Amino acid sequence: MSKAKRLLDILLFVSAKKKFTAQEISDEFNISIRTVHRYILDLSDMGLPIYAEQGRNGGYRVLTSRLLPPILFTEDEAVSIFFAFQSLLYYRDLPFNTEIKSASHKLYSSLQEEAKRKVDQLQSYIAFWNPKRAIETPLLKAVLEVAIENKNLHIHYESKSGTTTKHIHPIGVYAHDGLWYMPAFDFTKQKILLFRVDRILSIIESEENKEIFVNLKEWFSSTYEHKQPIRLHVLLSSEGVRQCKSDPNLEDLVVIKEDGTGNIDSIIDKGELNFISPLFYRLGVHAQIVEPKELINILRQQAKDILSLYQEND
Amino acid sequence: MSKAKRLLDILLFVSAKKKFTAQEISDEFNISIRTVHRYILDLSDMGLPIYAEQGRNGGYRVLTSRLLPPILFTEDEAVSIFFAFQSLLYYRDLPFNTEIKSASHKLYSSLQEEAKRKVDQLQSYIAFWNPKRAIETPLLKAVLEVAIENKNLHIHYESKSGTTTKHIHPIGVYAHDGLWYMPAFDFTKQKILLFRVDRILSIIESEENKEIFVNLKEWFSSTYEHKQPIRLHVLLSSEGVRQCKSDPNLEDLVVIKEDGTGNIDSIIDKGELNFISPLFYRLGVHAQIVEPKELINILRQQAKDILSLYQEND
DNA sequence: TTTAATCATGCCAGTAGTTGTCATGTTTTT
DNA sequence: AAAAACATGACAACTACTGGCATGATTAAA
Repeated sequence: MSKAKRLLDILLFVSAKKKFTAQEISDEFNISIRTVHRYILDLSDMGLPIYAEQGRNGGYRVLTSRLLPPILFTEDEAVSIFFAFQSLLYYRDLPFNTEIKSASHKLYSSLQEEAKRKVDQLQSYIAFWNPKRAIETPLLKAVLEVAIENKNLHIHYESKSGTTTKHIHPIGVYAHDGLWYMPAFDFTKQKILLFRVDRILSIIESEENKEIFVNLKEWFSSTYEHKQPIRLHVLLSSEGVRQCKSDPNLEDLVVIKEDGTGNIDSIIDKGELNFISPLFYRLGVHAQIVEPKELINILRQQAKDILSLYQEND
Repeated sequence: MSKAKRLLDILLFVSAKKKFTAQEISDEFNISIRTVHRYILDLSDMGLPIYAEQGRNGGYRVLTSRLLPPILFTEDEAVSIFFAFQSLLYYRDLPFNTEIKSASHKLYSSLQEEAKRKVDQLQSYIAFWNPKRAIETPLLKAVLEVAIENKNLHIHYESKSGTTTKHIHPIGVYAHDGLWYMPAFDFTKQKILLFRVDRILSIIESEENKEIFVNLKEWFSSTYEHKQPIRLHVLLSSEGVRQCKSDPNLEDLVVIKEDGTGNIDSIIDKGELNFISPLFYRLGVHAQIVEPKELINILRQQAKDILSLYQEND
């Protein structure tokens, strides 16, 4: 076997093992101890952060976490990785910030000048715009780790009504519109609630969980099932059509007529009403709601509140 | 110089050159032609897609695009790259889809079983939720490339008023809320307009541009300057405070008093009024607008429209 | 058709690199 | 003091690499 291949095998072996003696490597790979010492010198020259502890019970230690075998990326693949990193730039906190930085640095420094310029250019021609939050989410990584380890948590949480303590089992973590959310099973209320990770003040890890809960994907799909189906029937002007087409909740429901106007006639969940009512408020005369009455009442009540609030300012 | 290092140099040299003869390499690196042939055999064995063209004017050709020197990633760095890729999953179209897939595959296949499980787990515990659009954006990559090459474009665009033809210079491309947008200088209107990339029906590349326009970052910041400053003064209940704190446009403006209530008193751009009015509509009695009158009028007018639209349904 | 420019492959001897063994030190723990 | 580990040097045996030469095959140009 060639020296290069053997060195690679040893590199992977020792970076996984972290602590070892020359004798162990000698036995594992059937090479003399003298050669092991020579090899370790080579690895160290190649940049592997390895150091020796002298004396009895001594040995070698490797500092980095486990290494992958060397990978040959094409320039385009490297650019695509930078592109992906770019999409994360607009989050204030991320679970893998330090790793992203070091991976980024390794990639960038092995690019040729020309490719470096390409990457720099990419970053000035493309952006992932998110409202960049000033809100800190310091517990994000901790919470994600607990979720992956399937453990339960006691948290201090800042809710509408003040600070409360909760005993929960996290389902997962997701980002939406620049904020991090965590659906979790609340043992007191015996159901899954949605928490904002930045509002978690402190966590105490508790016991590991034996029960099996839904995972994040299942939770997503179940959340979007219709629990209280209700008929939504709306007539739209052509401007109303255009705006509804830009709304993720409604775009698939709009039926367009030949003259450009359109309508929505579909079954939606009652819980969505509060979510879509601001849109119909904004649309005003461009959307004539036929059903449900509940939605009309929400709009009317809100309109009355506004008018009474501002009538004396006239 | 060791064989491994020389092979690596040659690998980088030929993957950049794409077509070459054994003689060229022999001259470049001062090695015999016989050895060049042996080296190329080695590179081919290592998986480099290289093939020979026989006969006079023949030579070697390399198929992949330019390669980077081999990179040693730690397991955590690899995980962070997968994490970044995860954040792109919710876009229907991306400029680097094929490269992302191949990079992903290279990384995944060199992970150990344990790390593979970790990556799989990560994907079931974390998500970047975006309204997953059904809207195709087939011209995204083409448009981005034109922007990077600093060229002008003629486009067919589907706007409010129907299909139009425009002569533009793209500034850049950005994603927001699952859709792709392109600010571009419109030569007819002599100003920068914002286009939705999915509404571009076709493009014709035209001449390269000599003039220098703003870049994407500059455009972003200039767009958020105050062009028509106006005073926004609002009194908030504690619930009003809570909700404003969740709005990216307002969170930094809210001043909280000791009793939990608060207020906003700040200078904003007049153009933002239409954007923030739905929030104050939703807040209803939790937000008492003191200034500007324009905002109050928007709210009152809208409320009246709604009431008159639905009064007969009572 | 011939010739020149290529790749492809085998052989061999000389050179360069790698390995194992032995020897000698040093450091640290028992 | 002994044992267990790293550290390093010398040297001979072994292995791998290299260049040169020869031969063949394929293709394009003269």
